[in-house]
This record gives sequence, C-alpha cells and structure tokens, in this order.
Amino acid sequence: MSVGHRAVTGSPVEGPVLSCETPQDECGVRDVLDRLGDKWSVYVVVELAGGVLRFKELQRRIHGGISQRMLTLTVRRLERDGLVRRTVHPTIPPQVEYELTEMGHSLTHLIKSLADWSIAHRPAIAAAREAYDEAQGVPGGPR
Amino acid sequence: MSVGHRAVTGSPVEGPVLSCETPQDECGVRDVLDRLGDKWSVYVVVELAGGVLRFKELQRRIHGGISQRMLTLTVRRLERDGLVRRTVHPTIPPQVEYELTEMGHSLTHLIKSLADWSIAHRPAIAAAREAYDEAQGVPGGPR
DNA sequence: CCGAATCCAGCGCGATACTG
DNA sequence: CAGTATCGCGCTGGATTCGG
Repeated sequence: MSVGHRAVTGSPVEGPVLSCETPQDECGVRDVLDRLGDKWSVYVVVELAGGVLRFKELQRRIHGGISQRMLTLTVRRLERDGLVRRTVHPTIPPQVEYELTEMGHSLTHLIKSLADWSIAHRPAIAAAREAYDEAQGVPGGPR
Repeated sequence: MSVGHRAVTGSPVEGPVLSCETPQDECGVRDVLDRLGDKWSVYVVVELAGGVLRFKELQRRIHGGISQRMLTLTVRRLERDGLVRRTVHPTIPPQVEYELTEMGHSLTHLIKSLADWSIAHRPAIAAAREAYDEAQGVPGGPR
C-alpha cells in the first residue's frame, strides 16, 4: 500500500469501524492491506515461504534490492504481528534466522490468490490502460 | 526448494503454495497491491459491488469520509485500469454514474478473501502485537 | 554479520476554494 | 452535482554512518 499518510486531523482511533453494511463485507480488508501494502512485506513473506533464511541471505534474494534499513523495519513489523519468528543465535559473528509462523504461512495462500488474479488480468488491465491513455491525453498523434 | 517446516497440529502448510521461486518473479502480487494498496480503492470497489452509484452518493457511503479530490483520483485510476465504468449523462445538473466492470467484479472475490483472513486472524495479530510490545517495553509500539 | 540512528527527497493525502 | 487547482503536512523509504 504504502499509504504515505494516515489520519491526520482529529480522530484518534478509527477502530474496527466499518461495520458490515455491504453485501461484500469489507470488514477488515484495511488491516491486511495496511500490513501487506508496504513496499517489501510481501517479498519477505514470499522468500520466507521457502524456508528459514538469515538476514543477509534474505536481503540478497529480494528482488529489486532492499536496503538494510527497510529489511529490518519490514521484518520487525512482521515479527510484531506474529507472522515471522526471529531466532538469534548468540554466536560470533551474530547469526539471526527468520521463518514464517503458522499464521505467516496462512498468509501465503492469500498472496497466492493475489498473484493469480494479477497474472490472469494483467493483459486486460494493460489493454484498458492503453485504451484510456489513448482516448484521453497523449495527443501525440498527428492532427 | 523444499518447504522444510515442521508440521503442526491442524493445518500443515507443506506443498507448493507459492509457485514463485525464480529470482525476478514477483508473482505479480505487486500489481494488485499497488492497485488496492492505496487508501480508498478498496472502499470504492466494495461500494460499487452493490450496484451503480453516482458520484455524490458514492462519496456519502464511503466510510471515514473521502474528500472529493481523493474520490475523483481513486475512481479515475480504477477506470483507467478497466475496473470501473464511468457513464456521463449530459444533463443539467450533470449526472455521472459509476459501476464495476466484469473485471471489477472479479476483484470483489479477492477482497472477500482478504477480509475473511483479516477477521479470522485479527485476534491472533492483536495478541502477538501486545506480547511483542510488552516484551520490548515499548509503550507506544515500535518505530 | 546484524542492526540502530540520522539526514533527506518524494509523494500520498487532506483542506480549501473555484469552475461549468 | 461533478470536477479541477493549489497548498501544506508528515509518513515512507533510500543512502549513509556508527555500534555490538
């Protein structure tokens, strides 16, 4: 998501509001999205789905190249939410292992369906986008 | 690579859950997340899942109160991606109707599963979070 | 090797005011 | 009613540096 900006003014807590008024029941969707919506969480979960990884190894595998800082932040948030387990081995040099918890693994299924949907509709979206851009701006063509 | 995790009572998560093991294969998850990850898109889709709505009506229904600016931006992006259809009736005063396309409707299923997961794991996450904050002695959470 | 701390740029989002 | 324009805030995330 990376919604750069949460409630600014007033309202201290939005709470579990959003009662299920609509047939589709959007209750709680925000929660998941706020967790997976940031730039790296999904990648971390995906990599850890393959097994236990150490910090450096995890960093190396993530596509696009995550900075040390962001990997730390991401992995910490996931740990705090109980999705990732962090194990420190008091050796020298230090060795820290990361793995998904049960809950973390269950997230994997969600991610899978997101990926499936994306792959299935990617062409359609690309086409729609192109058509839209063509119809709107982009008067690039002759006149 | 094998998923070498200890099976736990209940639901073992062994198996090819995520079929994305190639380096640069992002599974396309990013695409969906970039689309739903913003603050309002999900809400718009959910509301439109109930049927056709006009601009003002849509704005009124969205939880939290979306500004006209953000509703315009959100709805435009969804339209561009072919998830929402926008119909302008050249009347006075102007009347614009929004509705989900086929692809948009297919998204509602995804949203549903996100909501289901969130609702199912919300207590566990809250507990994990509390335990973490407790252990760290951080009164207001990390970061 | 792991990670915390600091500085800094980008932009998501909200508030407000104005147009057709 | 529907939409655009302008401005400011502060969170996200990148680069770098220091510490254990």
